[in-house]
Formats: sequence, C-alpha cells, structure tokens
Amino acid sequence: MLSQKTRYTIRALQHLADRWREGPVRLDAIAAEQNIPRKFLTVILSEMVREGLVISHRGRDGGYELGLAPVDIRYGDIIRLTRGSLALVPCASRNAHEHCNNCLPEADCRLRGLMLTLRDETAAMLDRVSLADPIALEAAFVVEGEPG
Amino acid sequence: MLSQKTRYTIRALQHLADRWREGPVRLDAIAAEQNIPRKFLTVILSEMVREGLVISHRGRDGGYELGLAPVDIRYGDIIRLTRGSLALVPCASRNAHEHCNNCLPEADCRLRGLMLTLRDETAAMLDRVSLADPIALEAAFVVEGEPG
DNA sequence: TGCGTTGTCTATCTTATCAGTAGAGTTATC
DNA sequence: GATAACTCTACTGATAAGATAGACAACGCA
Repeated sequence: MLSQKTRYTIRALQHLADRWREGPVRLDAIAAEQNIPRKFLTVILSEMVREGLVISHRGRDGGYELGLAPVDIRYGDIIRLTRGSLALVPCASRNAHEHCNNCLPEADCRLRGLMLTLRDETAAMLDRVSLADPIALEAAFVVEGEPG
Repeated sequence: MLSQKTRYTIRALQHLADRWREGPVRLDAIAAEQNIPRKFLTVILSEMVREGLVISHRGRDGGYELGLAPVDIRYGDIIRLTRGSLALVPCASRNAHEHCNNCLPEADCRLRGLMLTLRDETAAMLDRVSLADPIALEAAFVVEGEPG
C-alpha cells in the first residue's frame, strides 16, 4: 500500500502539473481543492522543495510550482522519493535495499527472487507514465469475477 | 510492502510445497528451517488451515501438508488471503475495495485510474506463478543504474 | 521601515497496526 | 492415559503513520 502521505504527494503534484506555467499556486488552494489537511501539506511540499521537484515563492502572491516540466516527473520518481522503494519486500529494493528480518540467506530466498522480478515490472510501468500523461479514470477493462 | 506475516506465510507454504506428498511436516521443523518464530507460525498456519490451503494432522506424527497441489496455489492467491489486496491504494482493490480517506471522488481520481491498471498488471504476473514453479533466485537481469 | 502574507522548520501528540507471546484446550496415536 | 502434536482467544509492547502546534524567516508593497 502507498502511504497516505505518498498519495497526498502525488495528488498535490498532479494539481501543480495541471497549472504548469500559470504562476505560483498557494498552499491553501491546493489543500482545499485536493482535500488534503493544510498543515500536513506544508510538510509534504517542503520535502518536495528540498528534493527539487517543486519551487516555492514566499511573500505576497507566493505559492508553489513544479521545478521540472510535468513530462519530466514520472510516477516512479515520486513513489521512490516518498516511499523509498517500489519493492514489496525490503530485500528486493534496488535503491533502498535492506535485509529482511528472520529470513533465509538472500541467495536462497525464492520469495526475494520473485519480488525482484515483480519490482522491475512495476518500476517499468510507473516509469513510463509522467505527470503530463492523460490517465484513464477507470482501468481499460474489468475481467469478470477477477479477484484482487 | 508485504507484511512480515505475509512473508512468513509464503515461505511456510513454499516449505510445504517442497515436501508435497511426503506426509505431514511438523510445525517445529518449519519454524526451525524457515527461521520463523514458533508461536507466530502457529497463528499463521491455523489461518491457512481455515482457508483450506493447508491440512493439519494432530497427535503423534502430526503436522501440516498442503491442501492443494502446489501447482494450484498461486502467489496471487496467497497475498490476497493474507494481505487482502494486491492494490497499492484501498480504492483500487478488486476484492477488498474501500474508499480512500481525504480523497477526491473516485470517478475523478487519476491516481486511482493509474493504480487500477497497475493492480491488474501485478495480479496477472503473480497469478502466473505457482508454488510448483521454479523461481530464479536473482532477477533475470539488472539494468545498469536503474533506480528503485 | 513596517505590516501582512506566505512558506519553513522542528518537535510533539495520538492512534492504529503489526509482530510476537501466553496459556489453557483439543485431538490423535500408541 | 501419557505424550506429542495442533487450536484458539486474548493480550502486550513497539513502532510508524497521520496529523498538529507554534515559533520563525522571507518577500512585496505602501
């Protein structure tokens, strides 16, 4: 599961992407329109500023805008920044690797082997989509009775 | 991230799959060889018995064995049973759907649209692999410098 | 220069969930 | 009926996530 914070981050960045090159957007506007707690959003946007994805302007008529063109911010980037990893187990992360507790030696762990493959497929998919891309609001099709 | 419990579950089931048709395997043996806390494993295996994936035998020479052939237990099944969902956001789960807190209306949420697609791809991948399949212990290849 | 507006930073609180444990109970075999 | 196994419910403790507080810093304009 993505954390609530990661979800807020993505929606805030989508909001800014939709207003790219329209000047700074105030925090209150983002919070209200995206339904994100104001104070929490300050923490989130400050982190994005530190990471360089967002530029802030203080004072009157200040606010936030993207630091990169929307096409250059991919969903994979955002999730890696806020969540640290796209992998489903700690030992299968490529940029935030750590050992799992109470596991087998990594070289022997089949779960890890499977999760490495899955992580690569997930990353490839998320790195194909940027904030500039249109996104279908429902999945393309639903298989009857499919679980999950 | 998969919970520790889900990871233990998968490794325990792999252990049983490797011993399919060799008679019951004792809990202590699984705990020791898979490095899983004994008491916690009792909780995990009891749930698997209730779900029908595992059969237990009490008394002397008792233990656990799979209730289905390894080829009929897919990783997607296991994760859905223990984690409830393969989706990365609550509103994108197909069998454990619930609304996200502080979100936009679902019909307008682009994050949801993206996550529905991703969930389907993840499910398809995990539902192709069963406990009977060999699994490469390292991912097939590593892209130089790929993040994540 | 001074005021209001807006973002920045660090510390803290609260709550939920997860990992793990306890311990009495049940069943099967010999 | 002794022993070796699994079963069940409840409980505890630690951690992390979500959210908030409040003092502070920069900016713009009159």
